[in-house]
Amino acid sequence: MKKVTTIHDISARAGVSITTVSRFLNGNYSNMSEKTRKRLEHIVQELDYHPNSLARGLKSQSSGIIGCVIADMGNPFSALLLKGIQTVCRSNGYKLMTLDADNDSLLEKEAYKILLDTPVEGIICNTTGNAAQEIESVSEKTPLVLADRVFPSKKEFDCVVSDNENATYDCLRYLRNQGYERIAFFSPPVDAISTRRERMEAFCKGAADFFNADNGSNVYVVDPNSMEETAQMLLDFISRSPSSPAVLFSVNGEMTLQLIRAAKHNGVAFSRELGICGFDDWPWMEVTEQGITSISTDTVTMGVKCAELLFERIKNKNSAPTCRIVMQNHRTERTTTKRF
Amino acid sequence: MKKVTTIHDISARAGVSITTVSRFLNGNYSNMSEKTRKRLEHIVQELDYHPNSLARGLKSQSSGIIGCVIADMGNPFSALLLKGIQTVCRSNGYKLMTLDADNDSLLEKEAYKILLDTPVEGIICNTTGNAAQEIESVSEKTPLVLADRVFPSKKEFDCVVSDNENATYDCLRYLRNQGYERIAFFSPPVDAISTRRERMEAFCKGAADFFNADNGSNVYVVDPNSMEETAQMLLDFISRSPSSPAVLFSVNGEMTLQLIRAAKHNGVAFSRELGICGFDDWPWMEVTEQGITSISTDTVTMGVKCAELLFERIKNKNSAPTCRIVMQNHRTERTTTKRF
DNA sequence: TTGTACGCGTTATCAG
DNA sequence: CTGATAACGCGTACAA
Repeated sequence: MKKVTTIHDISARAGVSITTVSRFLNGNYSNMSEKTRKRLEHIVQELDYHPNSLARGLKSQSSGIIGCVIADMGNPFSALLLKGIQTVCRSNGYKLMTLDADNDSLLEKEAYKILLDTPVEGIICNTTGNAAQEIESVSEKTPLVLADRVFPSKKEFDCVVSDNENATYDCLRYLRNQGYERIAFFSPPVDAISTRRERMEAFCKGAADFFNADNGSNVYVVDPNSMEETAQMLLDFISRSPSSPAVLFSVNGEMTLQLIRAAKHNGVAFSRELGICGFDDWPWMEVTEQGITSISTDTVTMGVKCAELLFERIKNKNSAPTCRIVMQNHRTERTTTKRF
Repeated sequence: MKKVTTIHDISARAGVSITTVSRFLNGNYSNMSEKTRKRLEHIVQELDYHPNSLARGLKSQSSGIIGCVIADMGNPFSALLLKGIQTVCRSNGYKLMTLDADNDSLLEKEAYKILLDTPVEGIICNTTGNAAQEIESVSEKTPLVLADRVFPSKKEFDCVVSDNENATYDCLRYLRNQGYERIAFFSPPVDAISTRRERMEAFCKGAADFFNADNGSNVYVVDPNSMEETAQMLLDFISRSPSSPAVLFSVNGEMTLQLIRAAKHNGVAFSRELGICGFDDWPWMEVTEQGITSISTDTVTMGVKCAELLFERIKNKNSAPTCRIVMQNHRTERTTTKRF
């Protein structure tokens, strides 16, 4: 491409020093003749000059870039989270560098390295859960906020999460009151993903309290790529006591979809005798016949809060106590529209 | 936060010159004593030193950053496109800076300015359609690839698009053969969005050829935020000739969802007499009762191709003729599962 | 009102 | 094998 035009080119063209140009670029018109200003205005336009942020950042020791590590970029959740983050970055004059960990903790770790190298002025991470040490280390060097997912650590982190435990527990009470007598939890491998773990644990508690289920017996962990396996477990659960109303509790939207898919392919119909309920309220859930009761929080807002918290840290350089923002989950109650 | 450690800190600590440190960092071990190397290895570890990419970029005149402007970050399409782009960026050792235009051409224009300032080494844009001049100008300074959407211009651009026209036209033939006698096109405002325009025009052609519809009479442009309006138009179409089998053709996934929602809220049932079909094949479409026939292309792959094309340009600095990659759309044929 | 000169952290060209 | 030193593009004391 064309050679990059610099502040020197402008100064040469205008017959003034680079200092004057720099002043002009930074809107420092206080000590500048009207003539010079007009002149520079014109030339900058003409040459379509763009000051180099890299150089600027090097000088000012601030890149104006926020980094964001996303566990799985393909998930609709990620797009919404990023939208929220983006909005706040824009209004603060910051740019956003996003890295996808692709559900791989190795890639996640690499991502932190890349962001530190850049260097970014702050990091928002939606972790895979298996990069605790790196995150701890990174947070020593750069303001950092955890988004949606946390992990056990001696250190405390700024974070924005949702109240998975209460929402799950309350939902189980609700489901019991709806008349369901049996319940099962479905999830992809829980791994170190805090949201899944919290939901699972609250489920076990709620199942024990409201459904007299012995711990763990109704927890199904399935390979998200194998519909056969999901179907098998689904059928297993159903067959156990076919006469009492049962409900499936899904750990997230993808799992919910998988369950519906498995049911459909095996001729299992949702009805008053078999309900489905789970985390995430995706737009399509409103229109399906299954009547998915969903638990969710506003993801865009979560992104906004993450970014706001981060900028709080960046701007105030404060060492205020770590801040844990807990967003409420909202339950959308639905029942099957199927006619009998 | 802590003061940033620089190459100087390392050199001081190691008692060698910064040159040696730089050599070490760049894996230039050819002329270096084993001892020095070990020593530096240790110190870099100990101080957890990260070379500053800004400074590096300033020197090498390359930021290692790719820019990406996305029309609407909240759309699931965007997440998938970005995932594809990300993957290729990573394997090429580049970082990705993503900006959301939020469906606003003003924000889109700002985004280009920001990316040029950064400066990025290349740009992928999924345009709102109303930033033609800016994109033309940007493409003079930086390699640029259009993703999914194009716009009329004297200049030709590298781009990756899908064959909206053929897919639409062929689909209309298919629908006619399925026995539908009437068809209507539903879309949010077409504006300058090429995908919508192409689909609409092909629809009109197909409607004329296969459905004897006079041009435009069956094109409904609706406010995506008003379900009432959508419902009104839906009912209008249905009522016109209730006895002949009709099918709705939706310009994209969001519109499809909106149509289903409107139908549901108004007691309109999809059946053999009323079908629905449209662009985008989102996972949930497989499990709905409506039997949505969908037209789609692999979005992640589209992202991959965009990025590959861009890197081709960046690496070869070639002025080869502009390249237009057209991805095939695939039709997934479904019919309602509703029982009568 | 404007200009000179230095430094930000790095790489690369020389010279030792 | 190693080290000064000059860039890269910009901002800013300090000087004029």
